[in-house]
Amino acid sequence: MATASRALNGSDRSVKEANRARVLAAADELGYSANVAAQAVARGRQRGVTLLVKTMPDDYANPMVAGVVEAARREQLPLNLIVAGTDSSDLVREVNAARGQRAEIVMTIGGRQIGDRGTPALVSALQRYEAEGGRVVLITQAGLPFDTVSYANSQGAHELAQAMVELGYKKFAILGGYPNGMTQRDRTRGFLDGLAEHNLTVPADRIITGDFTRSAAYVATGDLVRRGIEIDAIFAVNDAMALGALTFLRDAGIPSSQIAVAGFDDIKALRDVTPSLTTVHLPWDDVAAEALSLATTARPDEPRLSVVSGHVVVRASTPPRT
Amino acid sequence: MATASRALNGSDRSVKEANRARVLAAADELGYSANVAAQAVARGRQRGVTLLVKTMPDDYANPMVAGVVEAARREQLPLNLIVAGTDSSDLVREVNAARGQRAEIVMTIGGRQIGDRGTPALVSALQRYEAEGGRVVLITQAGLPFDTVSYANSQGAHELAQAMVELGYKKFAILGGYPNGMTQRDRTRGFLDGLAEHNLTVPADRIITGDFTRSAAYVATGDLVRRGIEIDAIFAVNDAMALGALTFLRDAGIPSSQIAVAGFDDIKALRDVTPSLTTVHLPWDDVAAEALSLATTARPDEPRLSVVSGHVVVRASTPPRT
DNA sequence: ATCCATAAGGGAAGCGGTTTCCGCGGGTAA
DNA sequence: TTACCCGCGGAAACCGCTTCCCTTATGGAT
Repeated sequence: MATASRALNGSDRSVKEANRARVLAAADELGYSANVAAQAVARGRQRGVTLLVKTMPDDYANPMVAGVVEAARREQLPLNLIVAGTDSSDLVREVNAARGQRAEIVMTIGGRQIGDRGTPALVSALQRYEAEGGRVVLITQAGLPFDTVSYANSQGAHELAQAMVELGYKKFAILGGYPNGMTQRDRTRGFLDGLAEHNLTVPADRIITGDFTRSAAYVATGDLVRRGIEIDAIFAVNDAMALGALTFLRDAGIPSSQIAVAGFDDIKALRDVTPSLTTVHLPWDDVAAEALSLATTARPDEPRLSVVSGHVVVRASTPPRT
Repeated sequence: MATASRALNGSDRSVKEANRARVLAAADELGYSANVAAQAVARGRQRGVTLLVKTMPDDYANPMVAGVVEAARREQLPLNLIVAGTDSSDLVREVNAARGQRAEIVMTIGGRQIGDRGTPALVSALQRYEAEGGRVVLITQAGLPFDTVSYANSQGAHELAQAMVELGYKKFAILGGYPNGMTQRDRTRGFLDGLAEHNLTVPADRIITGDFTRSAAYVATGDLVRRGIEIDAIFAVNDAMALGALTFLRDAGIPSSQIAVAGFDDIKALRDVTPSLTTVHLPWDDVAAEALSLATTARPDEPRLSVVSGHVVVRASTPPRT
């Protein structure tokens, strides 16, 4: 048995070639496939990365997830995608499950909420997992004591604001997503800061918070228009919401020259909409690759933070304002 | 240990309430979380469904995947998404891995290729897995000896063809996807059959096969137009391709009144494009729910086949032809 | 010819659980 | 009282591997 075990997987002990061949032949003949669970028990660890996401979209793909999947493929790391649920307690549950699985690497994607009461529980679950030898990498906002890759939300939004002001826009509304979402808040703030540099502000009643979805944005834009609020541009904190806004405006027959729309993320689907959407491009594949590289290098004493920055892409949805 | 084990998970043996409470309290204090791998070894089976997909899209979400994820959540079944790769040998590898995992249910999404040399290997891997007590459900074309849910590709395309003829279209091109893909072939055939009932045909040079992607469709449509082929409508075998075609036509300034486009699937993202796309709606959530229900009911002697049918949705991309 | 390092095989002890089986105590029926 | 059954705790076997450790064989250096 010992020899067979050594022959069938990369052990550091060598097996005489003849025996290895015999083992392999027998395994093949018997259709043997290792019981991974038993391996995990014996080894005390399950190879691969467990990717925890909150939801599985049914409309637009999440480019980060796609990026991580692809990066893991390249590294030949088994990838195990778990859709946890939106609550932070769901996340805790899944982290514990991963701990029970003795997973090698746990990676989470998804923003945190400000003042989420579940955060301490999540942190301690992750710390416990780490204490038992796991590696954790967060793709989200900085601030938790783990290796993190995040992206320049506030800077990107800031630059977008600049760009839009230069295009001649003055009266903005903001579709801000969940009021407590950190990503949304950073983007909103960055945008407001960018405007502030040009002495522009956005009245509170034009900063709409709520659901973080395309449909919610559609409805919210409708409200905005119906309330007769005078605006010349809408900034949505992500592309999915921007598309919702765009579609509402189109359905209502309002052209971009009257109300422009800009988003954030530069998801692939933007290629297929009209007008093409102005947005902040983020290099999602880099984010994913960076996350994996953090995960596969030795853990440093201090948690590392890697920030990936984006850049503004001006397209047809924000024509120059004459 | 025995008592603890019985207290911590649903065993059929009862534990005195006082002891159960003590066990739970201790577990809580110690931050105990069961080693799932060890459980899998001891029980000989790992609860939950392993969902095998070929790829993870980075543009439009796969509604089937979203549906299965959601359905599994509802059933409280742990769901484990594995992105295998496009080759059928990749699928075999992952089936064997699932076998090694002693996974309870394996579900695969994704079309088969006609005459794929890997199919026998896949079938035997799945059979072996089933022989060891696993349940397999395929979401794909019928024809393999396993419980299968498939959707009415050919019927839907047939009806779409009817509808388009009624709208006044006569000269079609077809973006047919992979030449050997069964889904694509069924849809193409169904469409041609529908046309045939009205004595219409599509010359071979207007049935374009190739990549199954949005980008490939964009390029292919360009070729079609450049070759100066006279058509009044394009049928793409899925929505992603249809969107590629649509976007090309828009970029080229060709309106729907000149060349119409129809797709297949009715993915959510269609809401956000202009013109809105005519397509065949498929109830993806039903497909997913059906698959899960096949998986969780006792296995019958004969493999079951459940066919979900769709219906045509006419939208702006195929205006009535005057 | 002797010694020692090294390669390689194999027995057996885990890994962390589950489950069978045995035994004990107490309640119920005769 | 006595016999029997049932509920429940705990010892130990077992799940399918990995790996430690012991042993033997081999070959080069002295």
